[in-house]
Amino acid sequence: MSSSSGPGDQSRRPTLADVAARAGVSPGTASLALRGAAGPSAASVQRVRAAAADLGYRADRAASRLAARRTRLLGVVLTIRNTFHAELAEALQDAADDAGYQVLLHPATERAGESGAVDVLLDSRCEALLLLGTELPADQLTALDARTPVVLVGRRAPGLDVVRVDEADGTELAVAHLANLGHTRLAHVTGGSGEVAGERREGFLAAALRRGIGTTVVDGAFSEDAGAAAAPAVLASGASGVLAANDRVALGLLDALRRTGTDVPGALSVVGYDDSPLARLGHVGLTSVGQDPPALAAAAVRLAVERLDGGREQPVDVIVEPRLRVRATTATRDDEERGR
Amino acid sequence: MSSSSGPGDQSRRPTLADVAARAGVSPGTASLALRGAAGPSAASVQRVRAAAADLGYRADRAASRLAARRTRLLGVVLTIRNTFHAELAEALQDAADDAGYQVLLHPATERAGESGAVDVLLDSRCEALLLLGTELPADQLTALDARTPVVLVGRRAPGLDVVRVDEADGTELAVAHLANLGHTRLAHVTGGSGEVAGERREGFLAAALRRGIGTTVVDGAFSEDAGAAAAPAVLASGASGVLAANDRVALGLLDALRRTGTDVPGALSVVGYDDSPLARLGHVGLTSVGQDPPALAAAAVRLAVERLDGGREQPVDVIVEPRLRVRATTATRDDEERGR
DNA sequence: TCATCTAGTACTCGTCCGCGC
DNA sequence: AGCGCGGACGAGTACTAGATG
Repeated sequence: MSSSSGPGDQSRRPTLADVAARAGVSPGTASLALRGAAGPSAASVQRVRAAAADLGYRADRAASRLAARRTRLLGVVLTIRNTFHAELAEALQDAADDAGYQVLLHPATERAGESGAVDVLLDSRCEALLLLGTELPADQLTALDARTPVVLVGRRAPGLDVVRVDEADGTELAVAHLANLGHTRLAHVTGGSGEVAGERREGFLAAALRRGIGTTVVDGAFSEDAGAAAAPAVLASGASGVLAANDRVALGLLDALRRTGTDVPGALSVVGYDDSPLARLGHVGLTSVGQDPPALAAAAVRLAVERLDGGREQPVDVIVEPRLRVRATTATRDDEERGR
Repeated sequence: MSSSSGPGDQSRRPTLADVAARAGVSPGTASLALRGAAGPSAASVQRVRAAAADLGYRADRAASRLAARRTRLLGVVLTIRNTFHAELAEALQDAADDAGYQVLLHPATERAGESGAVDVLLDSRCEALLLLGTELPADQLTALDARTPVVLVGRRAPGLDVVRVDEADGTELAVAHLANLGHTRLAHVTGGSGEVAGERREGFLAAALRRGIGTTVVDGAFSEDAGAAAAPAVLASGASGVLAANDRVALGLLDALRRTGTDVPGALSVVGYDDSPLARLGHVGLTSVGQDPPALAAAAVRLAVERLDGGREQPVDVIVEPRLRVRATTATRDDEERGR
């Protein structure tokens, strides 16, 4: 371990002034040279760069932002245990980087909640806030947006910038996939009576109707148990393909089907929803409708930057296309009549 | 949306000077009052607080840290998709808060890697670095530690502060649990030939030996498929309890057992390892040995603070006790002879 | 005279410190 | 001693004026 002389041990950290002195230029020139900005001659840039390298100099980001009078910081509030948020966060990092911004992540914790995270981000002078799946009340969001641009990801709110995936597009994708595989009778296990579950059910029915596909809807809930409980009804429906309201429902369903000896995907194709890590498990290999984190992230950053640099005032609602991850639980319909 | 006048819209953001002027005190006094530091009279504190509230003033964290000559920032590098890291991060936030520090999270992304994250954290003048499951080479870690205190979580490196869970303790916990349930013959499905897998195997054997419990070791790998492949050997061993090398192995094993109609936990108790979200799935309910994120986080923060504020120089290796999450896959041994 | 380059100063926003009352 | 003020300071960036060719 080092024998440092105290917390931070900044006593010996080189500053811009040290670099400038060593290169024989003024701090202002050194600053420009290190940032690659126009002004300094090639010779100066050379000497400054060399001096910085010799000293191991790295600019203090906080000081830079303070002096620059803007931070180019995008604050992101996320539920960090949520793997979808995690993927989004990673994609946001890249998207922000491409736009010349940096991301500041702050999890909504049990203790401080979402508003605690927002406070930290605001106190860090983030120029915009990207809220992932926020549960903050609409009036708070509106008030927030009046001070600092807010972009919502995965949740709607009137008058605010939103990036999301349309449920109708997702169910359409799933039904189209099953239809292309030759299935002419489909079942849907719902996720209950909530808003999202309702949109998925309606989307499923509409997509099937457009194709003249016969449907059976089995009421359920967003849980494995509900999926398992729905198995008999699904089997009795005569459908050769099922869309589950989400991956958990699909997993419960698969589990129950396995117990009854139903061949998946031979006798029955199963599609999940959310493309959660569960779907990707080797022994599961669930075909699932998922969101597209890089696309969502790119759109979210774009909206924020438009407001910051482009001066846009009107809220925008961006709908990103979902994507279907085809894995092992779907296959072409067996030509044989399913005998059971 | 707001009709702000530009990026950041800092034109109208109140500063400490505004608060001080409104309260009729100097900025220095206002600063002390807002921080609750000793000095100002009760009356001054009142007026300053009121002025700050009126103006909606919130201190600029970056400016505060710059002026304070220390940041009290702990940098955390994590793999954000890793749910275990996510839990740790959340626990670290709380632990740091309790110690009067703030956490700055930065994911190791595909693009910039771990060292990119370290650079950002260092440029933000973090006073210590907490690396979760780092894969950085030992010499880089040592070099880093010479400038800024480094605490490793979940990975050992000579000469550095480390916080981790001992594999022997974890396997002991699992075997003790099964022994207490009356099991006298146990099987272990290994995770292959790696270091961690080896430690778990040895730990299992030692714990069983101490209790005079008969053992069977089935070679495997850290995958669902390996778990499924091990099922026949486990059944043939006559064991009434199994410890899988990790949850994925346990899941594959459970899957295969279900197909053979083996009753879990009636005929066979199964214990996993890692207490991953998989284990917690409703329809799985896997008993599993897990790490204790809050305990690891508390220890990691403690080590960092000891070096920063306590001046500790010698590296410390902290071993945190694992915890066993008992769920639905373990039960007392059936008194009947298992007939099959 | 006009680019090009550079130095110098003002400024960002708080905190620390010495000094007076 | 308790309280409060003014100013230096931290590490950079922006801007202006001037020097150079």
